[in-house]
Amino acid sequence: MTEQNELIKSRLDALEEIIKLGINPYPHRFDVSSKAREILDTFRDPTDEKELEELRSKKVSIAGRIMAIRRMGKASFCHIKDDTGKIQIYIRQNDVGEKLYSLFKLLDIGDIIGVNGFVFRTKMGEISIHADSFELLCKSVRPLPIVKEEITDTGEKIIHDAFADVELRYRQRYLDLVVNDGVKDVFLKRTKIIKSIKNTLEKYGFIEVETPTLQTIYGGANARPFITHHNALDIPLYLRISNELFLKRLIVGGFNRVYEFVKDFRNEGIDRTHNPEFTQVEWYMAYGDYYDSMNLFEEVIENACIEACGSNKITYQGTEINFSRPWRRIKMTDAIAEKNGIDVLNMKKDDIIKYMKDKHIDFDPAISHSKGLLIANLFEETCEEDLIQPTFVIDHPIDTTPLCKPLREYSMTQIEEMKKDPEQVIFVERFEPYINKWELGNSYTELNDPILQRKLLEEQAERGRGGEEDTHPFDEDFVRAIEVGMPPTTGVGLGVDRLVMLLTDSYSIRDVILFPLMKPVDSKI
RNA sequence: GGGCCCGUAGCUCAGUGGUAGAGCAUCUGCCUUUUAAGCAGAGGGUCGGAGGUUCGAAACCUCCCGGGCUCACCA
Repeated sequence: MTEQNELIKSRLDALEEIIKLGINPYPHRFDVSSKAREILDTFRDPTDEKELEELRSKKVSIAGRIMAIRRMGKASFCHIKDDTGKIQIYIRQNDVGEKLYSLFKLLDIGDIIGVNGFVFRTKMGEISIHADSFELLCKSVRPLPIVKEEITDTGEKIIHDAFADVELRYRQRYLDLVVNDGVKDVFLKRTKIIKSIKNTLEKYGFIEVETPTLQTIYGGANARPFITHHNALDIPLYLRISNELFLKRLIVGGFNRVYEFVKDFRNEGIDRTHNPEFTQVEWYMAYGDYYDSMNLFEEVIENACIEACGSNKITYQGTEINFSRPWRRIKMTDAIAEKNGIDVLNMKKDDIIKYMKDKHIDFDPAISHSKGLLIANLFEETCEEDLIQPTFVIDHPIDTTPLCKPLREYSMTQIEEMKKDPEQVIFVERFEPYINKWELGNSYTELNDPILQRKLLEEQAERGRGGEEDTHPFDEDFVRAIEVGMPPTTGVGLGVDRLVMLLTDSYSIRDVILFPLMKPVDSKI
């Protein structure tokens, strides 16, 4: 009925013909001896006829998907693509016989074949495989969106009719991967980056662990969770928004250095840097503080960058970014002073509010009770935009997190006094690494004082994020663990997707997630 | 959620009120070193959906569906 069906029908007809020839269009295996890249790299020198002559006797077996066919009567060329690249195949009826050649006539772009033959160079100079025989390994019955490549005289590659509809590319990633060169490279780089992060951590004795995705109480971050239900127990369960509280329990339990790559799930908006499920790596190190974490963070990122890009300098969307260590470290209040020329520490809370109003800086009135949150807000609104090169913004107000230890310069009694005065701001040993204006992670000298921990978590649970519905449940068992005693510890969370975006020069987070969340659709193919 | 933009053949796109188009892909024929192969011919569309305006709508209006960008939200 539709054109699509006619295209499929002609392929189904071909499939029937193939079966009539007594050929199994879906055989079980094929011995692969060579890869396209390897062959092209080996036979790079077009003038070396002697070498080519020698290799004529050497047989290769290669398998891949047909990406282009040029038939010329009783001889044909096609390009096949394997997991390393594309290579041209030359097939003559004289060489493969009439039966196989008639099979070849029934093949389409998208079919997968295995070829036995020898390497040669065509008149036009392209390294190709001269087929002695070939085998159909999979008949494709659904057409591919054809991409045509043209190599200009200057060696420039022009892509014609690129499969560019981003919606279809994300929904049918398998097509995107087959047809669009470069997509696969992004994901290969992604695994390289993850492997590099693991290598750096393993080098320092970190152990990979696994903690629950389904949690009865969520915590460790401020975000709305996805809620699901367990039938047998008849209880609500939450998809984790963070694994922080579990990893700390492991530190309590005696694992001194742990890390975990996890999918976190946050029921928030979707945009260029946010997907509802995203990958984070968190690591925790006993007996260290946030300075140790900064040093390790720099090393992890620089290593990953060199591993993936071959250099510690990259260009992201036209902006050069230099990951060389050490990175700039600046206190949040100094960053504000530098940008705004004001010293928030010597300003009254109301003066800060007035300053922000005068400068037309937006802030939620619900935070006006907290000088610390106002400072954090002022920082975000005025300073983030300048943080292109890797920068650690350190020492955040305590109201921004209940899980981080106050600066070491305070005494415990001092903290009690300061908490009573709304004009005093307690700062905590927290840093956020900024690159290209993005928060790439989060790190603390972890709070291990059980009395203060309980108090801060209770306060937060009460506050309920300024009247919002999604109050954070109080995790009694976590506090119990801290009461058992956690050694001095530092921990780091790193947003893997955003790091991969930077290192692959990807504009959207969807370009670094193989199957990003898409609205369901039923009628679209 | 707000604003702006997009949806026409399998793919990439033209088409601003008067009989739905191009290239590639597909089908038929020719072609034993081609390469965006070539030559000759053919088929293929509820123009995202529904309603409206009009003698007449792919185009104009309304609503809906899907998507993109952006702002807000997401410490």
